[in-house]
Amino acid sequence: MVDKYDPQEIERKWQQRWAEDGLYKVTEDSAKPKWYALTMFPYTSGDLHIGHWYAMAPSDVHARFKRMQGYNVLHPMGFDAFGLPAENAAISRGIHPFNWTMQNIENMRRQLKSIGAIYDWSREVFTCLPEYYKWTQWFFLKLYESGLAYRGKAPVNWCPHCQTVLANEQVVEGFCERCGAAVGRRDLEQWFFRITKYADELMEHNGIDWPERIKTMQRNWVGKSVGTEISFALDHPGVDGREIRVFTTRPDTVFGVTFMVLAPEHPLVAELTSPDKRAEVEEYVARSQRQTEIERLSTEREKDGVFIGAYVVNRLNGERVPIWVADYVLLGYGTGVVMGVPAHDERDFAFAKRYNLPIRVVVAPPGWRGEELEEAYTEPGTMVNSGQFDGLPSRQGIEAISDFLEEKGWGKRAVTYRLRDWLISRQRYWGAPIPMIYCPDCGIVPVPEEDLPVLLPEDAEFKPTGESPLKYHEQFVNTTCPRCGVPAKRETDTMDTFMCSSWYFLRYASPDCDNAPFDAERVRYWLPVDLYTGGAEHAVMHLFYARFFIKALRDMGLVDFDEPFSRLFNQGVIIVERQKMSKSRGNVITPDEYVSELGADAVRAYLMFVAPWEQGGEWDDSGISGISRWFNRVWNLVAGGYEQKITGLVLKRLKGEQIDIEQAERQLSRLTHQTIRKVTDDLERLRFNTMLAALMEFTNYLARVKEEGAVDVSGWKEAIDTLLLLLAPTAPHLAEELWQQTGHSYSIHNQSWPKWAEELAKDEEITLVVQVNGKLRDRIVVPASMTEAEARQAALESQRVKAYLEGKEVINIVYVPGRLVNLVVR
RNA sequence: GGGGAAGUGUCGGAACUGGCAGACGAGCAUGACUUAGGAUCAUGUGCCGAAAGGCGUGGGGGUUCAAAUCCCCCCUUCCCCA
Repeated sequence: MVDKYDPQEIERKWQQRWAEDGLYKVTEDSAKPKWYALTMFPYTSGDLHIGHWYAMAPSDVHARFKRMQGYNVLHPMGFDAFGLPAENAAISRGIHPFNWTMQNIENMRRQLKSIGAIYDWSREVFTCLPEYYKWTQWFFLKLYESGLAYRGKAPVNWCPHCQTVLANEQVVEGFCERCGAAVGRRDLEQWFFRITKYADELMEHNGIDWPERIKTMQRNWVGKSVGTEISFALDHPGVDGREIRVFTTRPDTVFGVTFMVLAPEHPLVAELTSPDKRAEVEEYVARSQRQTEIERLSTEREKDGVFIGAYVVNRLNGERVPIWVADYVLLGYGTGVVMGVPAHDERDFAFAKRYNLPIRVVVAPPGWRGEELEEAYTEPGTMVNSGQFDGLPSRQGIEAISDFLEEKGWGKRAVTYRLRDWLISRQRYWGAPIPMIYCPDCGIVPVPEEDLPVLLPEDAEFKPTGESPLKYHEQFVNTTCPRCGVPAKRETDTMDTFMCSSWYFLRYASPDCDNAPFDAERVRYWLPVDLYTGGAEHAVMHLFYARFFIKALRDMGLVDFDEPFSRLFNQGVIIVERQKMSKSRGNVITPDEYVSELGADAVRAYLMFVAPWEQGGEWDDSGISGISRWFNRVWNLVAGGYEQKITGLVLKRLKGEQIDIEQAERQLSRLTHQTIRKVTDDLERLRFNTMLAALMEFTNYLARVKEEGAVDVSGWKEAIDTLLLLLAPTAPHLAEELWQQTGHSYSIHNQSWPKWAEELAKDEEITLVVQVNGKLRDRIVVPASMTEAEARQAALESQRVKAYLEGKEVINIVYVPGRLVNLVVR
């Protein structure tokens, strides 16, 4: 008897061999079509859990499949290595972010290697190394030169106790995570990327195969609305402006305006508030600054606000309209002012009800007789109470009023976006320093390219408050102006880590390039990414920023494609005990123990088997043994050998049954080819679970054949070779071992993917289903070549069916070729 | 509140373009072998029924010769957005 299947042994052996031979080393090869398969690189959190495997194992299987199909496959791996947790570790445990990160990478790389993937480790990329962030900084300079980077004011979360800026995730229900103080807002000068310049193009996903869901989310993120900007007359002592401009998509409702709402941050609030309202308004504004945007916009919460004691005039009807301040209006959207039309907007309706403001119907619902509305009517209707526009359908009213406003110079058609420019400044240490210098004479001066990288100082001092050490690092901050040479100060903000991940996929093409971020030639060979896979949580931010980045680079002439990722696929989430895995819940499953016990091959296969990849599923210990058993069966099937030498057409007696050898061989060959077809098709479509089911069925069939000893050794060999080749992407170690044991030469992973012959895969016999009035009554095995007339005949002659036809008249016969006959009787 | 996805045995799931519901696996049950193992093999396993047969894909209605699949209404869960 041969040895037992010992995954630990063979996985160690082959991983070592593959590494020694550089089996998965990738070079550009113009003789082969290229395939760039990319899995989102992990953040250096410290441990690889089963969720990471769920992202990486199936994508590796697909990449291996493409490789066997003859593609030159690039399937790289690296680490997203900048970010806040490293800094928190520095503060709480006194370990430097660099060391913390590198230790985590060591551990994660070891775990990643146990997957047995085809990663070419010589192309590994870490975003936190100077060789990498030098180019992140270089891109910043290019964006600055192109006018896509600029400085502007933006609010940050500010903890008054720690005297520091907090990231959104450090603010827990309005309070500082560290000290518990109430978090306020504070305006800071910060750096932005002008992503809004590409708003329209980013809404389009031309020529790329992405899930509809993600495309919709990105379009909503851009949030384009087409409407009209309307001017309301302002006459206020001490205020220079003579108007307040409001953006609306519903100019047809302008006669229904009964109040005006300013965002609490709006500069006019302070100027317009009357003395008797000042205290109340100031308190309200202060309170609203402690709320997050999500809270402010929640429809659950009651809308509240304060009248500021000032008015504007609605030019269309000359009415005086009171101005309120309310936090359901955001400064960043539109003009930061909303015209309150309670009759035709739900939020305005709720607001008006609460403060007893008039609700005037100007778009009549069908059949409206002047009664009061129970709720806001937001649908189109007929215009009323709108002066000269009365009687118009409101859709036409939108155009008519817009025309009228433009004619009078009281407004103009406009487009606004929900999308705001990308704020990339972070008041943090552990990120790529923004390469800018502030000179007292020259102003803002970019660091010259040849001075890059601007290195993060190693001897940083981490304060318990979380304040950035860069601000107090004299050697870092103090420099000279590259233009005029006088003493100057460096920018101390670092870049958002999404900046690092916006171009890492370019770096993999030529990670060793040291005179440019990438080698243009090699990028032209590999990019764009053919298949990008990762979690749907990156549907907007990362994927959106990366697309912006590529479009900006394209316009600079640095790349020659429009979209970075040709096909996108989002895998689902692995849950444990019906909950998402998380450190705080303490339900994180680490693959290591399963790998050492059952083998990486089994873990890979099990993750793919539980559910369709896009769906995700529950990690359940008991299920994985099914995969282990299957691998054991494969092992016993193959490693046990097969010796039958059968020639010619003979009948073999086994268990008293006669087996027609020729037929058995034909059937085996048919199933072999059908399995190739099924597995290939499933892999193309990333349907790993059904692929495995097909392979299991094939295995079970082979076990029966072996027991019966019903085929010749040559037929058997073809079937076994095929099984191993089809199994190679999923269980690379097991397949390699058995490939060697069956006398083939190393390596199975350099073999071609098997091809099926349609002729051999064709069924000889089919099961014809016979229905009477749509109910299943009989199944008859018939030759696949049967004609319609023969099938009808066979159906009518079936003994079981005849009983149901007794005394009935057949009025119709439906025939579905190769499937069924339905007899319709009365 | 808006948008999206989903709901199928005890469990994970399968079912091409409307055509045999429950593939494959887990679990469970019975048996075999035994160098006792979380091993391997065999058989069974949607529900009701002794059987014939009937019922059955969240609930209700519809279209169709035929619906898990298409349409309408409702319920539930999850995700995203506001």
